Amino acid sequence: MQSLRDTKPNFSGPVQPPLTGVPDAYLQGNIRMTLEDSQLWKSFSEIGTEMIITKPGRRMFPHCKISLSGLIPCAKYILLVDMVPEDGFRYKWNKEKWEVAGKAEPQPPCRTYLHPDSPAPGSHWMKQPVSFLKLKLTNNTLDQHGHIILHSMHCYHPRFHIVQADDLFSVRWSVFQTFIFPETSFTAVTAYQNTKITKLKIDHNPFAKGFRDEGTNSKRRASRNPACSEKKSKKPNTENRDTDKDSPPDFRHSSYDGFQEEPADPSKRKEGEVKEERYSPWASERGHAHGGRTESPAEADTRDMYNAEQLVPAPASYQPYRFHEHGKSPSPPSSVGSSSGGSVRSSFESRIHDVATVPEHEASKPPAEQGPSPCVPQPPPGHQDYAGVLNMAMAQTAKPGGVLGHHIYTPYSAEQSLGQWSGPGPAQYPPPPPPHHLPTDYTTPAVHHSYHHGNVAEWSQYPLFSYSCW
DNA sequence: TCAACTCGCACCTTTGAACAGG
DNA sequence: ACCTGTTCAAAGGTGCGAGTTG
Repeated sequence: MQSLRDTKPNFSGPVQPPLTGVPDAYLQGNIRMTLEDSQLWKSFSEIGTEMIITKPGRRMFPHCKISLSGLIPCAKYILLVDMVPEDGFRYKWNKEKWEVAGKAEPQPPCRTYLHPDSPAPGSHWMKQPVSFLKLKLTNNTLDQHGHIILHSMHCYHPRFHIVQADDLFSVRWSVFQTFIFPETSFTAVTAYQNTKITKLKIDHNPFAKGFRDEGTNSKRRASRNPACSEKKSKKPNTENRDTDKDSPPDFRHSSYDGFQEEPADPSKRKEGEVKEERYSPWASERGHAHGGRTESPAEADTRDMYNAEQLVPAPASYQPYRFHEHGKSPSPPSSVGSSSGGSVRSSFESRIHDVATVPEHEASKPPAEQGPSPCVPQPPPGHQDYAGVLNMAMAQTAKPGGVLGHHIYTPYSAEQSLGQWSGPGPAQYPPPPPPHHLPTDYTTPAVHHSYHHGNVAEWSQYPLFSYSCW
């Protein structure tokens, strides 16, 4: 495994040759990110995690909570999260499983959620688990609250970025590292499709306590079981509802703990699976776009969709990561309970001790998870990589003046203290169609192009910020 | 016709202000 | 005056189920 670290100038100006290998000792620090409540996440992932998205915004559950180590105590860091499309498909729930229902819809305005504590010294981030409890997902492309906008029936996975920077302005030129936890992939939905997921949510989410079987809400329950199961023909799996016991005892009540920010419990955390990435979008681009893609036509389409706007040179080095990504995908819902889930888990755990490296195991991961799954559609390898994502981002940056989302600065500099990088400003996320201020946004970054940072180990255009704008 | 989506509801937890006591 | 603990109401998060939309 290698440490994937990247310094990226969030600049999408003219492509420049990547500075290969210039390892930066400073950057070589072993930053480690651990997903809290990984067992809970896994239990959802094995079934096929679904996250409700609503117009006003809905929190995630399980929510993203991570632990960090290896940071420089006195150095300031900014922690961000964004959602990356898992693939280029739209799904539909049919007969107890997810099926591809066509190509993905055009990406909604991409936003990055900035942890409210950012920027904060490494000591702050390391002293206790960092929760993204307040992060909300929405399907409202006109959202003015800075929530992360997703498409329903599409599969995504959160991506965590740790950036060493004193403030948002320096982020662009800062070193950042990205971590991905395969078990956090999910399908965005406006209503739960898989009753097993519903049950898991109810069992673990304290806010849904009233829906628990053992709950006191007999009234609601009484009316719900009979009618519900019949009416919703698409949710025949009502058995789970009553068999409260299907959830593993381990996490039966762990959710609440999660809310409490309980002390890190090793048993609940997962480190190894963490994939640290060094984004070299160029590489990815290239590797992807030109790399052997043997995927289905549909897949190709997807990629084209993302690649269409920009093709950039890149070191081939990145490619492997993408494959890793692929392998890492959570087990498909369809494979619930299948052995694949277990294998995935074990493989990650084997790497628990080396977070700073790229999970090679991913590559070796059995492609078995392919069943139609929201998060892991049949497609196989190479398919799950982030090429699409990166491409998309790149594409954005490629736009005239291209670059990153700069409005992020607005909120920041303004009254808002980085709370939601993505978006608060009404003006920042204007209706998708006619992005009036886009020009402004794009030009801003262009100003700082080129050399951002001296200790760049690799020149990367990873468009982290481009995600915050569209 | 039907899948996807929206909305209002009841139930629940969380949060923070107000207050009392040491 | 300050700190701590308790109480309570408001705010907000849930999934459900009926209705709406395309």
